[in-house]
Amino acid sequence: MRSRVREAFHEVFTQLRAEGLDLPESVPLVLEKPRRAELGDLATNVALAVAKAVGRPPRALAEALCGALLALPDTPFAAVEVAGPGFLNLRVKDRVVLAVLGEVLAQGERYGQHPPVPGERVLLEFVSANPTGPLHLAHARGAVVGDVLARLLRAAGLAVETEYYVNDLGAQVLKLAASVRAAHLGEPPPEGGYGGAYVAELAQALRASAPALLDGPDGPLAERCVEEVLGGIRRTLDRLGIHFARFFSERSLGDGRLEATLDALASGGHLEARDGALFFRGGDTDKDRVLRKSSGDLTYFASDLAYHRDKLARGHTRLVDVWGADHHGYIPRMRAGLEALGLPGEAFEVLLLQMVKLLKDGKEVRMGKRLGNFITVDEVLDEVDEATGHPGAGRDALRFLILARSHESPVEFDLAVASAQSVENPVFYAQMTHARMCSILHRAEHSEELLPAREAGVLYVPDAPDPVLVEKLTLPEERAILAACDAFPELVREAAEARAPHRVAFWALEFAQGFASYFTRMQRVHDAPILPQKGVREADPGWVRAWDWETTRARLLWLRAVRQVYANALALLGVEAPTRMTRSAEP
RNA sequence: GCGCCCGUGGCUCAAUUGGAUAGAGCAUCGGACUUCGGAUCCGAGGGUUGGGGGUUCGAGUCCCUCCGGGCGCGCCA
Repeated sequence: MRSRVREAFHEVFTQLRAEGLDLPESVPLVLEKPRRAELGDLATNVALAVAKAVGRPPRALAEALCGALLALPDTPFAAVEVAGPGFLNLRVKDRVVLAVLGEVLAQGERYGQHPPVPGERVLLEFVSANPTGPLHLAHARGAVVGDVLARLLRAAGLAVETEYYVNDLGAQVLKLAASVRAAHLGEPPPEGGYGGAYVAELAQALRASAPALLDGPDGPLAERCVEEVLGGIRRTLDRLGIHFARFFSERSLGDGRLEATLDALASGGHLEARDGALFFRGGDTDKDRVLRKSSGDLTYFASDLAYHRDKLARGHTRLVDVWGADHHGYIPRMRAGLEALGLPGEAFEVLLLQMVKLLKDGKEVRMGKRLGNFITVDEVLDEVDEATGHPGAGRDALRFLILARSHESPVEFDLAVASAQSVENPVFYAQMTHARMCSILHRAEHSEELLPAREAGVLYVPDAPDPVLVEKLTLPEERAILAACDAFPELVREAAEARAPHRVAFWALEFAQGFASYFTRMQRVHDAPILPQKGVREADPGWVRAWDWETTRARLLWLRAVRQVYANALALLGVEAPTRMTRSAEP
């Protein structure tokens, strides 16, 4: 529908240009849903947006557009009205709205995906948690937001690669090795070391598999520890449904790329030796930062800069990083560094994530590095899986509840809500909606009581829309839900551009709610259930002949399309779209 | 002290990047239903978008200022 409407506008734009109207080259045509359904199917503010450039009052411009749109030889509009200061309310012809059905069914799982955008190559880096311990809840947010952003950008047609940057170098990693060694010897962890249960487990595992490492030098032990911890992290990510294209080793930059980065900065005059250390000159944008400590070790900033330089050298045109909000001060530093290297600093962008709080039994579980009581992602997943009795429930709950918030807003993860098998739980509600859709289609195709109708050949789900059936879809609710389906591809593109994965979750919830509402109205208000129900069948022995099967087939077709779009949205969120909900044991 | 982010009905959050009368969900109140998947559906009340000033046809959104909160400002990562 929207593509047809856009076409019509562009025809009118060229027409008006030919008549001498000074319209800009590209006109921003924003199509939105009108506040109230009675106003029409779509609304736009183009007249207001371009009035200044054209040099005509918005209202007059809107009138001109209105007339021209309706006068088009094959106009898709049934009505166009000017409202307020110059808004256009558009009512689209039935057949154009209903064409959405055909588009959805023809494209199936690809509905909502955009054609490739040439030129852009995105490198999305996220999680990148130090391989010194298991992932905890704060990491999960970055993991989920990053993963869905990757799916979104791909759906929007961008080439995306995902990377996890592994800090397998430096003091932290050596501390891990020292901590494991201490645990092996039954000693307390060293100053600033790690003391979680996983350290003891790691020590024990190594005792069995590679005892020589525990008594050997730090280097090989550290390497092995990182390998083991990273293995655990990858298993956790796997449980979350997240798979990286690459785990990029910080240490691998030691093959010359690190030194080359420093040389490039030096030859550009951006370095300064002072107090036995090597500083990067921040210039106007940032204060001076240390690259090489007086101890001779390189800082994290040095290798991170080399890493980001490498990303660009590999041909990526856009670098998107997902960071915790506490790292925001780091952004100007990185950008200044890239620019000093002669690289485009504006290619680098960062999504900052706010905190995640964990609620257990209604109380906040305080977590902190100093407290050493981080709840791991695995523990959260286990708890929800166990409480619900469904493996995978934890993954879906964690993903959905994280995505049901803007990333720049703090989120609370309530174990009770996440585990609830009721509509109080947004995840459950979202998934049950899909199961309901499936259930009706399943009843139509398999239920015992409708067998006579199927045998008579009147009850089946058509494969493709045909004009006779489509005419049967006359309820405003059916039209409104199709309009929501029609908006989905644009939602994908806008959410991708805004780097706002949460919009997909909001869209899904609103869609689910609209479906529940309209669905109930179809039976209660319109007295128009899709399938003949018990009362009808019992009251009239000839119900198979009396029932309006064309309308039923039309609605089943409609439902198939609606379910397809909804399933595509859930797929984008990485949440399962179950065909049925297994009842829990409660009475 | 300097810098960044945030402040939206009682609560939790949106708001298509400057567009119409700021929207949902909980909660409260009223009504309907109790058969296609689970307390569902319809409606009502509730707001000076922290305060003030400015920019323009138009501001929750941009600028200034004050108040309140979070974070950062290390030869840590």
